[in-house]
Amino acid sequence: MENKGIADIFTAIADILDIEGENPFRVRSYRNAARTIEDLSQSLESMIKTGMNLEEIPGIGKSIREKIEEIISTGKCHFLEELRAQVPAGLTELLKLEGLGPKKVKALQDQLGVDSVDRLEKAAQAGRLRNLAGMGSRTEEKVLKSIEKYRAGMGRFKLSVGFIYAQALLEYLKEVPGVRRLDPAGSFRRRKETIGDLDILAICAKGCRVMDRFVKYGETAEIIAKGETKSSVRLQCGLQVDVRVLEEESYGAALHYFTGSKAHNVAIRDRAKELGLKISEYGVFDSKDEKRISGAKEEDIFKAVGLPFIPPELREDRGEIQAAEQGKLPRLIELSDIRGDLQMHTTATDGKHSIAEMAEKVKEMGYAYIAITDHSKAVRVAGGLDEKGLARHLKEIDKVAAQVTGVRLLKGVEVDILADGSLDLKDDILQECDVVLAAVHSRFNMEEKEMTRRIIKALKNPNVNILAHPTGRLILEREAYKVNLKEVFQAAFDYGVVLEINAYPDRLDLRDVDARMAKEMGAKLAISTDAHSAAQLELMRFGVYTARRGWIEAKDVINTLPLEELFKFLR
DNA sequence: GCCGTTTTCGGCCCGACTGTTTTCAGTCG
Repeated sequence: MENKGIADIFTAIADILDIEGENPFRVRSYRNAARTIEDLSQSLESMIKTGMNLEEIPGIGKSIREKIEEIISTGKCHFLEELRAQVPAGLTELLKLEGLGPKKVKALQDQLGVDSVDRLEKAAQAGRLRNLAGMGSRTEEKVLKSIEKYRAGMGRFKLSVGFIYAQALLEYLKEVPGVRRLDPAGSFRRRKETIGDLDILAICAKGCRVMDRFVKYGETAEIIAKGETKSSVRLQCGLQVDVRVLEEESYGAALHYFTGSKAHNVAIRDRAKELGLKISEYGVFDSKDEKRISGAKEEDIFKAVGLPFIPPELREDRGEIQAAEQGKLPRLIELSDIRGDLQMHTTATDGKHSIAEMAEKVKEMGYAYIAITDHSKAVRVAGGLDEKGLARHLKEIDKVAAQVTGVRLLKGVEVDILADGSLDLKDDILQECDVVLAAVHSRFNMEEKEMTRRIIKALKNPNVNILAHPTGRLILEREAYKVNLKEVFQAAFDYGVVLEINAYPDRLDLRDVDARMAKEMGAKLAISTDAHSAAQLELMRFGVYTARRGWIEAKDVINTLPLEELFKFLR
């Protein structure tokens, strides 16, 4: 079974135990394990095969290791099946409804026999919820609304979508008289590939009407909560936005707190506790006399627990606190380190703009070089080039290059990796290229072994420089194909092939955690936009964010090199 | 259920808002 499936099993266990009123810390253990497993770069199955002790993974102890082993060897988890025998199948689904937690779900089942979303809807419509302790007619209204939203399938949003709404909202709130400072926090600030909601922090003058204005924002569909320090709305697109108003003296503590991640915060607070301190969103306090020590600046929080500043992108409790403690935090790559873009498409295949138009755009951006990398013939829908077509196209690139000053155009291609691992174009034409990207665009549903063999065979071709979007996933749309990344990264290292972090916001492929493993295995990376228009060349930042989340430094990335060094490297 | 250079037992982050309550439990982040 894939990691995702195993993580889902532990989430299901946690949900049922939660409803059953189990020790909340035991519940949390299962949830933590599920999260950890989803973040792994390697399948648990292959980890077991190579003899690794799963208990070395933080958050996985004896009990969960045994369950993983059972799931992998039998495909089932006995414990979950036992739990499911006690609890109606639809019950855990109710937890997904906003405003319903384990206690209410339990009461609904015990007292009204509600065990599914449909039955809950009927009970609420019939006005039967108000008979329960702690519930009233407002609860019924909220439940019906939650069901409607749930059915509409509102979930997470791509980071790039978050950027669009965040920018517009910040512009709007900035205009409110008395607003002194605004910062987005949360997973948006950590640049996570998807965001569940948008958190905005504010400092305001006394009497500022920021909350009144916020809930009147033009795209507000629903006001979820409105208070003096915290308000929440849902926008028409379904995105929830929270605004929090804070005092200047505690702003840093709040910024840290609301940036998260939750796991990072727990670890920081745990550490504070050991030092006799208490950290909350209001500041750093002495545990004994509750006296306030600091908290105006975000740095204060780290200083209080004896650590240097940790960049938001690293705050996932993936070892950043230990690294900070040992002075081993990476010097994360920045957008300004990028000197060129090594994947883009033109009108020769499925791009919107010509070679010259792409070149003009990157001149504005100040790049030293770009590679033009159109598709090969296997990608029919994109009008991929055959050998002859590519030969003509390479000449065209040379012609345009002769007319363009200030930026060097590299001749490239994104050649398809066919089902058997051979390449879609002959070697002699690939040799004409400065950069050859290889990529999978078909037959996604192979078995892991077959897919791994296919990709590694392609990497062995000495003409291949970069493996493009190595897992093929589309965020929120398509799962990655099954492939043993550890073996692929090893092959990439052995054959000197660079691994791409595709910056296109729907891809971000490699993922953050995968890029980190690639780096740790010694492989080099390239961050490329895969732009299909001139405007999309600006998407580079999303690739850089992903790289930063993967602990990547400028020296790990080949398109931070000056042109001459890049050439040397590619040869 | 996990974890440990104070611990192998006894901890496990902390506060705002809501709705239904007369002082708080539940949910959320």
